[in-house]
Amino acid sequence: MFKALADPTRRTILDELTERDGQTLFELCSRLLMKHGIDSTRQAISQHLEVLEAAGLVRIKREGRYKFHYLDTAPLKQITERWPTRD
Amino acid sequence: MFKALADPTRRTILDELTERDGQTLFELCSRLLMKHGIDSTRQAISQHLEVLEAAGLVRIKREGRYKFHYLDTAPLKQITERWPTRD
DNA sequence: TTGACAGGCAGGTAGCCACTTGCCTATGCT
DNA sequence: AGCATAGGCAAGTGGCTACCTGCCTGTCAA
Repeated sequence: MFKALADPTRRTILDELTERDGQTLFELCSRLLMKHGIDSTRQAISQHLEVLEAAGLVRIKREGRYKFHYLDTAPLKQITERWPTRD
Repeated sequence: MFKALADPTRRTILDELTERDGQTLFELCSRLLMKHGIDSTRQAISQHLEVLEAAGLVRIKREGRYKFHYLDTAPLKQITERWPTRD
């Protein structure tokens, strides 16, 4: 999961899903290009989404030929739990 | 900062500093070897500490020929703030 | 002052990872 | 059926990075 967060493009994908949840691959591609100037191939974004899914940060819902991507922020709690704030 | 967290050895260093704050380089090296089986060179650990310091996760305090390393968890808040939990 | 100890600097290497290219599968529309 | 769209698979490449080796600097004690 930490490795998933290490890439700027993947973090931007999470931003995009925060703003608009349940996007498809093509939708994400065009929005990443329009709003963030990320000019990557569809395959590149697809691979990023695989990593994010493997990290548990993105959940998938298939519907016909569409594949919707949903953000899951639950794994992020591990971080602040692992290194808690001292008082 | 995200890249700093991407490496398992660096995360273990943060764990070690959580348990015992203000360790020196040599102290960290031996404890990483003893308790976590991390058999890296002093230089490797030193470079990791540089990365962690650049990420703001570790703060340095020099004293004579010693250099003490202190954990700073403040930057971690950015993560949960950036992708907040939906209700 | 000389040796031991704590740490720094710099060049080199090997493995990983983000990205691309090229081709294939599957679903839906007309 | 036939074509366009949404997505998948796999091999190859370039750059980054974690790691090492070798040598140097600075601090303290005997």
